[in-house]
Amino acid sequence: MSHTLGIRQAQKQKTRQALLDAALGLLEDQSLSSLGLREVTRAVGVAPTAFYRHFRSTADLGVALVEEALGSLHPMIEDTVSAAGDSDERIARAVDLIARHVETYPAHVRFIARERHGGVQPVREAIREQLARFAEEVKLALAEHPESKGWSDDDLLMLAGLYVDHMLMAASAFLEALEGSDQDRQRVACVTSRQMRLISIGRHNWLG
Amino acid sequence: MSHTLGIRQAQKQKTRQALLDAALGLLEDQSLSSLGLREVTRAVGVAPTAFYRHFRSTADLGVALVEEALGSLHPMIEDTVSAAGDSDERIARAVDLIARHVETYPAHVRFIARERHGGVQPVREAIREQLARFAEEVKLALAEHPESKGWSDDDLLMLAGLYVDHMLMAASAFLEALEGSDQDRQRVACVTSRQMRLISIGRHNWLG
DNA sequence: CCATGCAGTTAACAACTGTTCTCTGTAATT
DNA sequence: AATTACAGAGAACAGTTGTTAACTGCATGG
Repeated sequence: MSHTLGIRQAQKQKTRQALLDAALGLLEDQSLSSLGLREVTRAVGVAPTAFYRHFRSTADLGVALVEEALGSLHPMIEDTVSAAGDSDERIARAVDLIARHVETYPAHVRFIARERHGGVQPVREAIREQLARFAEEVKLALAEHPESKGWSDDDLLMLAGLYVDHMLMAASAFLEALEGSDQDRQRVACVTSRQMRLISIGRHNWLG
Repeated sequence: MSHTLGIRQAQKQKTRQALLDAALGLLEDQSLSSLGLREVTRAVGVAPTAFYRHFRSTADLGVALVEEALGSLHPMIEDTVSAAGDSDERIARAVDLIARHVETYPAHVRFIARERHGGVQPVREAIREQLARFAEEVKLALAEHPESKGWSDDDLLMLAGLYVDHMLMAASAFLEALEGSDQDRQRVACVTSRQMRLISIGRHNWLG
């Protein structure tokens, strides 16, 4: 039960991570379905056959990338939607968090936006599953709000889905604006905030 | 000024269309960035070199597909959003139109959803441009509504963008449900309707 | 301390890719 | 009727791809 990985396993995970990183880099201007196994190993500097020690195929690598890109995002989602303050404060906080995340992990965001409807079925399914988990978590957090009095579980999930979809839209918009001017990014933030505010207003008047 | 194309030009456009159709079929389970020129010509039954008579590259073909998939959609958008009736009627009509369109042109819808954030820059740009035109048209139609009294041009465009994005989301959801049961499709229709209603409610209380 | 396991290497395979050049048949032009 | 333009065919190019097999070196467990 040694929790310190042996030299052997450590080296393995290191090259595995190198393969993931290289793939993420190469996916900046192509889709996963055109990513070649040799292309990845060449970028890392290992033999093509070494790839099979870590992944069955590039699709398999894609699924692993989904985990890496979305798996660590749950706590952030959680405390964004369940934060204190009124709606406008929460929206401002959420938009800022999204913008910051896109700046920090642009390749991850690009990968998810690109492969969500991409040409590799297992990867699409993995993303769909993770986003469904997000929606479920957002639903639970929303249920804690006093504004959710009288809302059915189904309606809450519908609203949560709307939020999740829009979060991704906003992330993609920020990504497009990443290579633009500061003004571009600020305009995206402004539009996104107003759109979320409109949804929020719709929420408050849902059963009014 | 003969408006009847000569035999020569007619034959050319016929093979051109065959290339486009074959490509659209092949793109059912891959992305444009992995679509090979030879793959397309093989599916049509012409020599690989014939491809160059019609397109510079597969990216160029992709741009042509964007025109085909979105270019003919403007009138439908127009009369959906500017139709008579109250909000709920308009929403029901819009959702039904989207569902019907996805059933009629599933490959087109899949292509747009896939390549909107795909790996081929010129195609992404072409889609972005068309969607921006949609948003502008929706904005103009919304401005005609009496509910838009007091709305700024900027806010109307923000709302129009929200509608367009959500229309695409809905189309993609319908597409996923296409191979599912009737019940799946009906559930997508139901959720989409409620989400659009929520946005509509947000609209009516925007400056309240 | 030795035997085993296994990450990574090397070499080779048939198949595939985009692109260039040359050629052919025929519709369109003069 | 003769000439031109041009869609498409055919062959060849160097380079790429995924996958298999047999190998090497070294960390690990007995």
